[in-house]
Amino acid sequence: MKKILIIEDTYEVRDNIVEILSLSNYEVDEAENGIIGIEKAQTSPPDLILCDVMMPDLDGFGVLHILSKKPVTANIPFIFLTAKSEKADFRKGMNLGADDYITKPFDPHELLEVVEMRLKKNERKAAVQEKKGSLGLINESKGRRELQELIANREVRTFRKRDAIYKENELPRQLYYLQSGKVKTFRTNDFGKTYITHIYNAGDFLGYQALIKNTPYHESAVAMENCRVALIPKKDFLPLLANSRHLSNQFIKLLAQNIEEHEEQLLSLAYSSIRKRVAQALLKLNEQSRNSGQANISILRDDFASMVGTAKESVIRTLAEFKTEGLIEVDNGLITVIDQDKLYKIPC
Amino acid sequence: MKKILIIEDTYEVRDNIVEILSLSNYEVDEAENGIIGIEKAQTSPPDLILCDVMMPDLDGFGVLHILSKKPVTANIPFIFLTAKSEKADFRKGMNLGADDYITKPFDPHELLEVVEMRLKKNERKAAVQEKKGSLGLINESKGRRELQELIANREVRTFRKRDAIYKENELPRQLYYLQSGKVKTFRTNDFGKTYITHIYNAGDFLGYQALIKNTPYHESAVAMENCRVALIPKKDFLPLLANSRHLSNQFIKLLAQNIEEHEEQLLSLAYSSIRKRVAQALLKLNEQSRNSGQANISILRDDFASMVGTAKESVIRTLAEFKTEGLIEVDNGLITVIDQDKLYKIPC
DNA sequence: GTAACAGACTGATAAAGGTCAGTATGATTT
DNA sequence: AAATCATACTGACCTTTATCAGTCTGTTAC
Repeated sequence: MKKILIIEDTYEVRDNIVEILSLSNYEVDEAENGIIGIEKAQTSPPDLILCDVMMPDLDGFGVLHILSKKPVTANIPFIFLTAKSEKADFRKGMNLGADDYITKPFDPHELLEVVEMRLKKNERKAAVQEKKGSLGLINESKGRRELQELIANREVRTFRKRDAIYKENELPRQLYYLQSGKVKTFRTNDFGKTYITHIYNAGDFLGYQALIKNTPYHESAVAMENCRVALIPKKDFLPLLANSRHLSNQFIKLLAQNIEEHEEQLLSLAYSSIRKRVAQALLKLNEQSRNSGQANISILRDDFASMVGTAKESVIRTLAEFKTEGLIEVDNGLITVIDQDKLYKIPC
Repeated sequence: MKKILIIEDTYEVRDNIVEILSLSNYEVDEAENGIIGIEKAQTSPPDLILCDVMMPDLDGFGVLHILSKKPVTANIPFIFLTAKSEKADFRKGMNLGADDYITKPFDPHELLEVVEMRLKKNERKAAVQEKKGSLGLINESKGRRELQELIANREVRTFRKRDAIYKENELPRQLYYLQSGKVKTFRTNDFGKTYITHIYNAGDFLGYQALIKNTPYHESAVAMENCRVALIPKKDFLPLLANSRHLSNQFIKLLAQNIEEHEEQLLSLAYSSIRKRVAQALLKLNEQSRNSGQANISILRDDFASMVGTAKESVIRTLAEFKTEGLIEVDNGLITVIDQDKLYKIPC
């Protein structure tokens, strides 16, 4: 039974669609806004998503943009619902990678046809990729399905701000899938200084590195805000990783991406001024905030310093500079990026 | 037909063994010292290695130590030949991971029996691992065989010191396997400063990262000395990687190891003094030199600085300090580490 | 309602290390 | 054989940034 997620803020429309799809024997999940939609998609990924374009706070484009960045949700067929058949909207959506477009009002028949077609097409796509078997293009649909099965029906644990999820030197017992919230992983040197190696957001996996190498953690993971985390036991994950080409390809890509990012950081840490590094960190944090539907950046100055690899005071001073230069605004500790472009262009 | 590599410096013994094994229908390869033995093992990996313990320059323990560090040669059954049945030698060899021990003189029968037994045992091991299928313990023998097949009979190209193997922004066309020599990969920032992300030695693969992600190189690779490099075309590597669990597991481990190292570097780059970073780099370089059978470190000060992420002058000054403190010796640019322990313990 | 605390921020100071300019020496080219 | 170049190394100077000490403000605990 295929599961379909509907993201739509007006109750009537949503209810109407639910009825149509339920009658046709689909399992239906609903969300009344973009943020909840993303959360539901990441917590229990559907086979297809129907999403309204115009919504308050986070619109449909934002939802698509965010979901297409996480491996678990990246390849779910995505169909936009739109009130008027605006050509510009249509293009924008399709360019973002939407699979189809339905204009309201629609008749039930039309809706069902489009949904069925997209589901079928996605299956065909998986079958074709199955044959091809070249990495990179390989079988993302099938890999995605395996990822989805991996995270389905797991024990979910909640962590509160500042709770440790795992600690350095512990042995890994499970893979973690972050359903909501924010987690930092960091290393500590002999003198107690800390460097944040990663900030994870909803939809990310964490702890796979030690699990794969079967060694103790070399880093600690701590919740930066309240989190919901699905636990995937080692004994479920490792055999699947070893036996599934699709899953291992997904993780190979994840690892390669990590290396890429770390090498970039190394270069920057070696030769960029603090000004530059703070600017880069701001851009990264801003991106991550927007990807969680937040307009401004909320981070402890201590954590910021550990990301940049410097002293807290230096970060604060640099932020003050940026503020007077009009690149950012700071309100009660919350940072809002004003001039992305200038931040990006900071030299040295 | 199984291939056996004999590493033994006295001609008579070597010739004797070659004859015995050839008559029993083994393909035999021979090396008259440790260095050549390593090179041959890495260039065309055998199914089993017979290695003398006492040899000039690089003894049998050294050979085993080095070969067990590279994925291609790590799981080849390794048998020591020793003149006297010294108990201490026996223990040392077995602790290093040798599979068996033969004391000279031996009779042909004994030799053949041991060789056959080890070959059989290794096949059984592969079969057992095949069933188990858990990552980490999985099927290293089979993965190794696939690695060996991957590098067998490839076009080999030679690069001279300072030749570029690939450059930033080029599209990857093949995987490189370094048969001999030393290669650095580095990134360059907008202001022309360079950070060395990796130094590769004989037995290492390079360029897999961009290949896996199917993106242009983000780094350049340049020969640090004359090199022999086997080329594995993309079209051979990628499908195999996508389809072989064993191979992809090998590369997953390689990638995870890389991340581990880079995160360590990030922490150090962020908070360690140049003194500390230079000391760490020295230890790393020393390790790599010893793994190639060289007693001292040969590296351009510019390259050293790019490894440490600092100015050349600062590196030189720090080296001068270490010299006066008796931690290293410098002779005509060549660095010899004297006091590993003190270097390791340098604070901050 | 007050005490204790955590977090953001500021000022003064010192040290680390980058930059520039230059010397010495051995290798390579002409 | 002279000229050019590459590389290792030194000295003087100045910028960046770490450190320490302290203020201010909002939050939490009792």
